[in-house]
Amino acid sequence: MTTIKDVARAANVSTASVSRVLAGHPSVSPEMRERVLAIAADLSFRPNAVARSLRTTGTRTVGLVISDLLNPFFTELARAVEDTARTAGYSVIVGNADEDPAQQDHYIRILLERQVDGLIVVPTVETSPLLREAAERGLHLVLVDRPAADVEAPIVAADGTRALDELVDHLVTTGRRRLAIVTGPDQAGTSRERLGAFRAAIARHGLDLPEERVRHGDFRADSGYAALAALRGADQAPDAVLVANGPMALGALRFLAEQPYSPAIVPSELALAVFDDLPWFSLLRPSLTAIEQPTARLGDRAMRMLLALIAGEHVADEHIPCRLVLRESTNPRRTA
Amino acid sequence: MTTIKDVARAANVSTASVSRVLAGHPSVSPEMRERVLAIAADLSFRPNAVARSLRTTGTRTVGLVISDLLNPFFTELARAVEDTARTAGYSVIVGNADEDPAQQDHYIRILLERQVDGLIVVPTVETSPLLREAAERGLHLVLVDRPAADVEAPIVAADGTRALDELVDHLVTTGRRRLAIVTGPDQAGTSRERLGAFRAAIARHGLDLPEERVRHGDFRADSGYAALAALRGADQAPDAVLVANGPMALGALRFLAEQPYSPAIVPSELALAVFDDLPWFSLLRPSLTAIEQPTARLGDRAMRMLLALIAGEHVADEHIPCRLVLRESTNPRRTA
DNA sequence: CGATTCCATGGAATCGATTACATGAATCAC
DNA sequence: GTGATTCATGTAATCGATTCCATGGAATCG
Repeated sequence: MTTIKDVARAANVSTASVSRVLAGHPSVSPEMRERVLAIAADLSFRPNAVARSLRTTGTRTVGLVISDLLNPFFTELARAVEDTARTAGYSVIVGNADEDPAQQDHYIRILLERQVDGLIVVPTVETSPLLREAAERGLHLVLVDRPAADVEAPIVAADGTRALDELVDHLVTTGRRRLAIVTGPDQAGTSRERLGAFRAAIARHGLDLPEERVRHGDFRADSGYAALAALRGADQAPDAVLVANGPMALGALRFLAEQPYSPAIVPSELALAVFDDLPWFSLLRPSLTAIEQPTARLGDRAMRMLLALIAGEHVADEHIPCRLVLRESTNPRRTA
Repeated sequence: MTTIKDVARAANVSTASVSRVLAGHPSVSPEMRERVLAIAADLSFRPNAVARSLRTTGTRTVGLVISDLLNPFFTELARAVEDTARTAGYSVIVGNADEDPAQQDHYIRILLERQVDGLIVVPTVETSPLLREAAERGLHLVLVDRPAADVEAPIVAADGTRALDELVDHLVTTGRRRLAIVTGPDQAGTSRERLGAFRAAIARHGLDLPEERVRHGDFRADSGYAALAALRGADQAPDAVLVANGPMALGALRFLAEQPYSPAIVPSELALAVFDDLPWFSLLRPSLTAIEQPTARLGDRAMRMLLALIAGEHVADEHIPCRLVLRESTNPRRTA
């Protein structure tokens, strides 16, 4: 590796001058600039970012800790974060916590040691101690999608209340009465919020949401399968189900696909809707009603918020509304 | 931030001793170890990885440059790389090149400056100059999925030849005669290989693959849509199509879904198969025949290969076979 | 024209860790 | 008991950049 010293020696100038030329400092003579640049190019010199970071404290790197890299929602989020980061001259180190607080802690530790300039975290269900500590120690931190208990940090999240209201309105006015939900773990912030909004919307129609029609999964596909099996097997099977995320919806659909005469179940016996829209939902028969989240915007806003924090500005929480996309899976039943 | 100096001062010892204790060096007295550890914990000291890396040259970080983060295939790959990396004590910086050689270059530059210990790259269609240069300069480099022109580096890729043979056999023996392919850009290594294998398999049955039944997309959804539209609109429309990756398949399916009486087209008029299997393919009606790639294994092997390179070992290319998964979309037509 | 300001440049300190080398004490062998 | 060896610890150099300060020459001013 050629260093700034090599360039300095070859150009017969001091390292200070080379550094100034490369940094675009105003007070360098044209000949100096030219000579140094020529030689740097000649030796194909690449500045060592590690050394630079040590001196300047600032790595132009942010960390992104995500709870499940295989969920397309988070992938899209990551992509948006990454895009905005690049535009601003930052790199992103991605950690996949896999819904495990211990792994989340592992990444937060690593990222702190790497001196990242800030952190964007989609917290796992249980808050990890290190996350709390990091927040208290003044690390620039932005939460996305889910709040974390006892962590003081701005958050960017989707707001599904309105879309949920619309969905419930639609279901009830088209004759559905026994609404059910497959949601995430009880402790998860998103679960609680979505469940609360869903329940409130139902109550507004004078209906209720009994416990046996609330199923808690773990946000993974298999738990969606199990939850739908349980709901369908119950005495008073629901006539409409909302599944709280994409992977669990995949599981639920698998269960339905295995049933005999499955095409008939949805939407006639059962209306189906999913919180989160995926590109292939419209290709299914019946196509799937979904609540579309502003995923890319979430990522973009989170990164911008982090940049603002790094710049020392003050930021406020942000909630971006979701949009209901009605498709065939919530069509009125044939037999009214 | 508390540094090793702070710990040393508080413990009344030298920084060298602190470093030795923390590194688990054998020759430190038990009291010393105990005292230093206690004080380090007390001040909640975290080593500065940037400083360490500067001294030791070695960042325990590898770069992963991927051509399209939104393609689930690459996401799964990334996840596998990341998993294996973490187990080995490495972090991964991910860059999304978005099929753009300029962006790929951007990331390679950044990653080199960050002094990554090695690089895993899914090359974009055109080779970028920096990639070639990096390889020549002795950077530890592993390619995945696609070869890159003029770049000397070991590669881990899926081998679809056998699965393609089986697919073509199946298509021809069930009466299909006018086979077609929607593949990637002409320059892309994967495209060429898959196209070659497909063509060879067809030739073995005494059939041919004329140019008008070879459509080149850009690996994105929209190009799949356009390609299928073109194929269907041709004079001699094909009776079987292979789409070379997931996103283009999504586009193709969108086109088909828009056609009147679309359920009838596949598989009776047209057999459809996709290179790459996605979880939702089995939920479609008709369900989609696919060639399943050993995605997670590819990522795992690539990372292990990189670790071997870093350790100074010698490595050889690796080709892992794919598996054909027959589903309804390639069923024999009703009317023989 | 002498004093002052400005500017280009170089010398050397610095960031926070690791580590080669030095040192002095303790242990060991004969 | 004396020289050799081992061991715990400290001193200081080092990694590669940035940046404060000093310096000398040129430009500017009254």
